[in-house]
Amino acid sequence: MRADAKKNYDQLLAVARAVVAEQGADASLRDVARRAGVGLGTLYRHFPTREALLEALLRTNFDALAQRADELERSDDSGSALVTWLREAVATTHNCSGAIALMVAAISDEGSALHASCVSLRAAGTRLLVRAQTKGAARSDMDGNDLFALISALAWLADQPPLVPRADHLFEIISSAILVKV
Amino acid sequence: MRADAKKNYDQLLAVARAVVAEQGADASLRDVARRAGVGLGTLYRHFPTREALLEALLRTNFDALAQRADELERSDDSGSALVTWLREAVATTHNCSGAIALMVAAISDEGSALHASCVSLRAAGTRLLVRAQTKGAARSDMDGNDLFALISALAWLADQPPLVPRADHLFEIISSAILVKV
DNA sequence: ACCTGAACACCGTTCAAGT
DNA sequence: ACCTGAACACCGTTCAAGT
Repeated sequence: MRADAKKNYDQLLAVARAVVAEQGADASLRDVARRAGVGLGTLYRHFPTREALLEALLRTNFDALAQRADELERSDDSGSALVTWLREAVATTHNCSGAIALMVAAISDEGSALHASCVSLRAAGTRLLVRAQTKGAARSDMDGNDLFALISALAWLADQPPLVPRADHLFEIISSAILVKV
Repeated sequence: MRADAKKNYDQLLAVARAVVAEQGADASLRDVARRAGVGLGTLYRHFPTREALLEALLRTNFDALAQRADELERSDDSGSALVTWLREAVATTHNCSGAIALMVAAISDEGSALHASCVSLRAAGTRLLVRAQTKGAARSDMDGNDLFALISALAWLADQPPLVPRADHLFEIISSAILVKV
């Protein structure tokens, strides 16, 4: 990558991080380019889709979550390891307001720039879920897809301003459903 | 209302019902006016906000849900009455794709045209929940707001195409959390 | 009273023209 | 190679002008 191109790329990413934190995942891309002092076409070549931009912004977080799952997989209590990871996954996913709907769409769209991240998120959760199920700590009638769906539902809830005060409590209710054996 | 005004109103409502069913709650209002053969300003005067239009479209459904709660309140099994109503509430709310986020926003916004409908939905659910709690069929650590949030989460899940096949199963998981006693 | 549609200020996306 | 910004086709919302 040419030096000027790299500079634009970095600048776009930094500005996008701020704008998305401010306005959510559906922020104006025009606004991002404007604030970055870059032509609109430049943004589109570096990030051909909104998903590509979000993927670049969120990759670090996804990687951290996968690594966190590895650590937690070695803990004694498989049930609370699962719930702990779940809580962190919801928090991470929630941190970019509005991104969760795109992520859900991406899991069944191999062409999406977010696809790989979603698959690895689901895989990390599946590992912890299966272990908890094997040890009898989690209900046996669900799989990684269900877990991914419940994470997305909780992240969505935490994204709705009127529900924010109840988000923790709703997490308790739903996670209790996972831990209860069938 | 003048006869021509009433005709426009009815025509707008009929077209909006079709367009919203097709494109979801964020459908183009311009498109609605166009297809209704009516000026854009006419749509805006009859329905000053998107919420007002949706409210007109959904009022019947909300009324039916409230009435259904009355019926179910007289059934023997307070727990399954609650779950049955919950299932119907999710289905009703889901039927207008994308409306659920607006409804959640409306519950804490008295100025919204959807506010009253949301409050009555919550009230209907609360009646069934409290009865089930009194009889020991539902967990005691939640209230009508939590129930409303869970309905909205389930409706949101059912709105995401990749999750549709799992929607029923996710309903079972979450409703089991409500019925389990604490 | 009621209706219309132009006007304004925004989008996302593409692509010819520049350096 | 890379960048720019005009161009196109859309929005939501308002409001002067018409009947």
